[in-house]
Formats: sequence, structure tokens, C-alpha cells
Amino acid sequence: MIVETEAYAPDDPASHSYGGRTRRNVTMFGPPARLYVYRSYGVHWCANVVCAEEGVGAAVLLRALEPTHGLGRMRERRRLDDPTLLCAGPGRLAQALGLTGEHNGLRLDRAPFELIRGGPVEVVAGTRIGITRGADRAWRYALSGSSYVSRPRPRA
DNA sequence: GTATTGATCTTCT
DNA sequence: GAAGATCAATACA
Repeated sequence: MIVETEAYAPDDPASHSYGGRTRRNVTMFGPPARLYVYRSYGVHWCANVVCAEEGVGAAVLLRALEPTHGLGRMRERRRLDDPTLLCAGPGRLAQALGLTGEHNGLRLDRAPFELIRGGPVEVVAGTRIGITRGADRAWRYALSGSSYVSRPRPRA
């Protein structure tokens, strides 16, 4: 269950799509409902959902999940037992799900992916994390009260 | 509990 | 050559 996300827009200085296409971010400018995976700090993979029409360049970064299925495989990939740390952060999430650059550009509405609509939830907004530009936009969204988010108390 | 650092990819200066 | 949508290990208070 997705419990934490951040939004990135083309007119947003913190976004990879700011300033146009590069070899890395072409997926962001492609059709929506695809996965944009990029390498972060040379070490981690981070996964986004492309969520604007082709050519726009907007996406939502998946920052944290509450693991509900496949805990065993997540633990194998992460070499870690604590379920609250398995997917608490974009790099950890990608590692737990086994996402890499191979999955960049794949459709999320067919195998091996499946998105399931959840019930109504209470969401809190706060400032985004780990960025220096565009930090004033409160575009981080977290499930209220969840203990699986990467930072417990989003600052508004 | 906070602070610092190494990992070393991609983009930009 | 530097910085960045990060994490984990280590060093301190």
C-alpha cells in the first residue's frame, strides 16, 4: 500500500523534467501510467509514476510503502527484517520491490505490475525531502498516522 | 539523539 | 569538477 509520495512538475526546479528532456528522463515525457526509474546518488534506484500526457513531463515519486504482500521476498532483497524499514524511502522501496533500470518505461496497468485502488484515506501534505530548489512547494503527501513513512512528521 | 561520510551515476557548469 | 528527488555505517553528544 502506497503511504507516501512526492509530486514533480515540468515548471518545478527540483524536477528532472525541468529544462527539458535528457537521456535519463525521456520516460517522464512519454505516455502516462508508466514507470520512470532513475539512479539516485549513483547508488539507489528510485521509481516514479508518469502522470501527465505525453510531452508534458510530470511524475509522482513513490517514497514509501506499507508492505502487505511478498514480505519474504522483500526481506531477502533488503537483507533486513523490520517491516517498517523495508520500504521507508524511495531507494529502499525500489530495492524491496526489485525495481531497477530494466523497469524504466514499463506500463503499470499490465504484468508484472498491478495498481489497485484503495479506499478513502486521510492524507497530510508537507515539504518535500532531500531537495534544495523548489523546496517551498508542499508536494509531499503521506498517509496520516502511518508508521511506514520515511519521515514520521511531515513539516508543513 | 544529531552529525558526518562513503558509495560513485547522471547532469550541469 | 560539483551537486543531487539516498541509504547505511560510523562517530560523536
